Amino acid sequence: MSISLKFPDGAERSYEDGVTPLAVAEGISKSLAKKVVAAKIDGGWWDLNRPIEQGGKFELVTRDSADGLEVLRHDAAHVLAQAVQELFPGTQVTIGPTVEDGFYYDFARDEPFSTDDFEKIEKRMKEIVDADLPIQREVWNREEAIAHFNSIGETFKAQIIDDIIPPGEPITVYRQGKDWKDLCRGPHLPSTGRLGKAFKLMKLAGAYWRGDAKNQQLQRIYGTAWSDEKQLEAYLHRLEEAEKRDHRKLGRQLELFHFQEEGRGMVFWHPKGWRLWQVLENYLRRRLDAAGYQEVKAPQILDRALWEKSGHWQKFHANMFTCETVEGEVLAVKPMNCPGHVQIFNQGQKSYRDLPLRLSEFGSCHRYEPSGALQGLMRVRAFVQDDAHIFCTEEQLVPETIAFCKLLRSIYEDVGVELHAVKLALRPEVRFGSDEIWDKAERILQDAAEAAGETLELLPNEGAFYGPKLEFHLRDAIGRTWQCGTHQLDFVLPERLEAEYVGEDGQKHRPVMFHRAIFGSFERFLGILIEHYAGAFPLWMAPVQVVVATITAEADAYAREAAGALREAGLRVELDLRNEKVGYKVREHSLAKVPVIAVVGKKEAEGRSVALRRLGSDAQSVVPLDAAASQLATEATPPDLR
RNA sequence: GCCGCGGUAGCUCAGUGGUAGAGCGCACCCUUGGUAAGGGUGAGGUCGAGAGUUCAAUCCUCUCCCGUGGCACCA
Repeated sequence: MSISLKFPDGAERSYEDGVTPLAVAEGISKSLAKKVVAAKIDGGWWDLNRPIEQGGKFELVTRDSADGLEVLRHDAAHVLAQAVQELFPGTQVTIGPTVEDGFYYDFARDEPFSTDDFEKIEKRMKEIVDADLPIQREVWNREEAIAHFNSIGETFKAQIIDDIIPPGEPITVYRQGKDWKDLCRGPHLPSTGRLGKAFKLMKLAGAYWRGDAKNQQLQRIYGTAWSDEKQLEAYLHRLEEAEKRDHRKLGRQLELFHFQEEGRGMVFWHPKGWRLWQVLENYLRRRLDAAGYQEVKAPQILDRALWEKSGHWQKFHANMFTCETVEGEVLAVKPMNCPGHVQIFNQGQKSYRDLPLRLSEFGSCHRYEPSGALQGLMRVRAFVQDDAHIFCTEEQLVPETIAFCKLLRSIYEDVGVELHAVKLALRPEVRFGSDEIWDKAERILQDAAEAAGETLELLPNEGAFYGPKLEFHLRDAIGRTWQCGTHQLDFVLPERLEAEYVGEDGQKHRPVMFHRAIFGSFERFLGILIEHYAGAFPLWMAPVQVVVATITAEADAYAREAAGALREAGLRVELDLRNEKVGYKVREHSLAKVPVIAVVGKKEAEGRSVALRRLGSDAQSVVPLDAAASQLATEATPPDLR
């Protein structure tokens, strides 16, 4: 019997039955055999040393490919687990998957690990690689496997077979060396030596078994692994560079904001940071005005009764800031703006002619976030949402969603950020509204977003209690993703808060409501922007756009005049008349990421010009003052006004 | 909230069982210098808070607070 393998280049070759992918690779070239880590047959993984059972589309996966890295990282996780179990007897293994740029393994052990243990563990891992232990795939009987893992005290593994692997699916166990075994779907390398040593343990964290805080907390060790040392070095270097753009660091360096103990999770915005905020708020306000929104302002504190009616009290009151008055009223600082906007909608009578009605608010919200959740500007307790609620008819749901997606994309393009992913969060376990309503809401939102051209990633169980939501995710400097924009469809709150309009038929109808935000929160969005630009904002956003710096005191009077002319042209200008050398001033303002330095000395004063120097370039261009003012003002025009 | 790691001058960080240092910044003086750091002098610290061990604690132990990396949570 022979089998026929179809290669990616279209070639088809036949092999003897039982040939291994490794043998196939060796038949092609020595160097390929060295680089290969696994194979794929008809898209399914196949171990290198596993005899091929049937022909099909065949692909050899090399260690430097994306798929190959997955295999290496998965093997690194196994080698980590073996090392840990050898060094710390009694430790139970649980799961060890790959993640972006690396892998982790969750261990159950009474004693805590410390990052001081990493050196020892890495050393043992390298010994396991040097030993080049053979890795063998074995298929086990389900009941025997459960009994085996229970008998050796690996109760988590037994539980995985029992609860997670669907009946009928083969139970595969990989034997690494003589005695060490792990339940695993594979694929794995033929031996540990092929892994190489381009890995490093990175961090230690607690993690709950099966992601549930009610379960036992395990100890998770994260690592990174690459195909060679050079890639590992490059990755570590990238991380270091990314840390330099941490918005918390830049916030201090650029004097944008600060935090202090007395206001955990609350931002003190400094003049430059607040200027940046204002620039973006003004920009966004113009865009919303143009898109048919009407801005409102609702009270900051409202009676508990309203939050009970909306349903927020039941679900979130532990996370709300509340107070009781001397007269015994219980009030809550608003954690979100929707009930307020519905009250505005409910005033007077609304007609179908008023719909869609888009009420927007730069709404200041407060939420008591768990202490461990706080993260610089990204997760705070006091924040401002660029919130809006769109009240509309069912027929308007699709066009409003399309309009929103377009508006969001246009705004993200203007401010220069790149969407990382668009996700659709579906019904959570605890929710209001019938299943029929949820079926309808999810279907409409998905269809509408797809009609808007969005490609969606589905997130089961992650919707709001009142409806499904589209989430627009951005990435920070070190690659973490954050939900910024959101577009949520809600059939529930209009009902609970009794919103109504009079239809064409003269009868009262219930509007449907969208909750939507483009930045999400100003705090988080500014955090993302700071990291995205590493503090070097485009001219229209920069808190200080131009610094006029003198060379000698002789030029002071002219420098004042020049700064005045630039301000007159609408630019944000600072004047630096200090008794310092021009090189010192250039260095300082460059580090402060000021986009334009206008140097003036005796020559410029006489010629009524300025010597412009752009951030990131050491070239200078001497331009007449009035030309510089009009040219820079044009350049500094926000994108929507150009 | 949970697990790991950390907290020394405004910032970045070094250091020690005998109560502390650097660079930058800041203040003052000299210097007016043409595009990424001119020179000098000086001020500035209950070494996160509290308790314990010790003749003696910034250093060792415990508790708490805060930060940080994850997990859980996120209307």
